[in-house]
Amino acid sequence: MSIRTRFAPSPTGYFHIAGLQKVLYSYALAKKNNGQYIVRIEDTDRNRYVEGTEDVIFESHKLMGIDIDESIHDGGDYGPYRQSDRLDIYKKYAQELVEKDFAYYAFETKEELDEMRKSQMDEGHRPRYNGLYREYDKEEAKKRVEAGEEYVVRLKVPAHREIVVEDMIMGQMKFSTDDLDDYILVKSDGYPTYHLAVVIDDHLMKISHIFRGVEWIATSPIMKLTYEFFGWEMPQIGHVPNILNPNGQGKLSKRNGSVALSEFFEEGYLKEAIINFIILLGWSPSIERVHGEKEREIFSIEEFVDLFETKDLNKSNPKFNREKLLWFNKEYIKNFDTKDLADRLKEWNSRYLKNADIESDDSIEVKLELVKERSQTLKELAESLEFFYNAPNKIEWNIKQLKNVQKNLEDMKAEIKKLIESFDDDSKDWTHEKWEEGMRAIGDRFEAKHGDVFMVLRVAITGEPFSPPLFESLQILGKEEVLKRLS
RNA sequence: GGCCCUAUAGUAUAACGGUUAGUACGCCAGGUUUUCAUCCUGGUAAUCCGAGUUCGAUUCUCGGUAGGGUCACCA
Repeated sequence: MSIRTRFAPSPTGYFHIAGLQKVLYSYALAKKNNGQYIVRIEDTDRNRYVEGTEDVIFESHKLMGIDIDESIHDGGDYGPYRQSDRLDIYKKYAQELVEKDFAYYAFETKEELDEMRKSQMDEGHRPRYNGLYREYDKEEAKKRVEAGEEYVVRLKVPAHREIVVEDMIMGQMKFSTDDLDDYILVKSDGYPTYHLAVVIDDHLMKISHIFRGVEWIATSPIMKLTYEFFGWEMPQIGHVPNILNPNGQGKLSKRNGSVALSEFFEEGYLKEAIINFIILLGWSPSIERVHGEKEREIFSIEEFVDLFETKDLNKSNPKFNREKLLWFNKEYIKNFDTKDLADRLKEWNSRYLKNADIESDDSIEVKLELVKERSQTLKELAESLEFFYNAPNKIEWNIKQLKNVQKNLEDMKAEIKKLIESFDDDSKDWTHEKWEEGMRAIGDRFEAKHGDVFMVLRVAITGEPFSPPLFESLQILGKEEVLKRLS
């Protein structure tokens, strides 16, 4: 039997980075086994539906470089891949459950249920469905339904039964049906709830393995029961731990910085770094480790797919560590082939920054060579390139790095200018030796350290007390521009 | 509160029941470097608590404690 996994998001807004983890695990399991990875749109809640956000899901996959085998856009033999297009299917199967007496029609209104819960809580009990229509006459119920009365369909959960769920990640979990309510399967608006739709869809789409968040654990016995009632084999299921806020308080949320994938892209993170970071938050590959030696932690998505095993997934909830993500990003930027990095930067620039200088720069690679080791994100990369294109507009000279040469500032600048004027017009012919010699001489003349002389030059050129290697930067800028900035 | 899950440095994690409890991020210090960064070296810091099983427990069992999840006509 072939491995088929799926990601089943609701189009309710942005793409949460925690969702990416499920995508990656699902994708890896399928691809490792030459199976299919499917995306199904779960839009049965019309209240939460947000127009246009289906696109976000596919856009995110594209930006992450993850190919989808079957979906509303990619075709496939088991469609439709959007739940709102499958309503008649759910209706048919819901009826089947009612006829087999595994489910029943119920007619209480939301208000009545609220009232019931309230009085139960007032008496100190846990709110629970009272089973009012559980044993209601079937023919009578049918009549009311046919008469057009509003109804819901509820699952008839058997009493006193132990339900055992075998979880790929959590292992064996046991539940009692006595802790379960008669869950609603079909809402009064005719739409199925998640509990009905997932089971039908996963079965019909021949899904073999499911990854979903741990928040679903409590309802996993409902899923098990529903499969049993239909007489279908339940797919393997794995509940993946929630990524928590850095302080460990609750699920990763907006209040603690970016969570939307789009924000990470905008901030200049590379897809490789994001993937690498996310997969390691809860997964640790079975690879050979030598005591005391560095362990491998840089993995491409291909290597991840190759190494992925569900047994290596962790059970506890990790906290989101932004410093480590940043470190991964820095590593990738530093080690990227300069040509590829140039492509990435230009792509990013055209998407977010829209800086015309970067856009039109045909010799950006030489510059990147100088700055790529000192940037953590594409955004920083772009910023550190800025001085190549534009002279600093306002320079702060009164800084601690220049405190030893404050009184001679103007004279030193004039001397440096003279030195450069003596150089070849073509900056390609400038040499380190000439620079060293000339700058040292100036330092001696003013009884300053030659490092201070360089600092004067650096600040004049870049406006900052730090910069990429100076000689190379000056060569790129050219004689004319350098002299201009010293004036 | 009921039910379910989890528990190794600040964080992410490694460790056939036997290791000086490893690695990375972070942090600190030193070295290289004209600056910043890179790079190199060193340091800091952990088995939640209590019983039990065992010659021996981070590892197995039980009980606490703490954290997470869930108790909707939301997914």
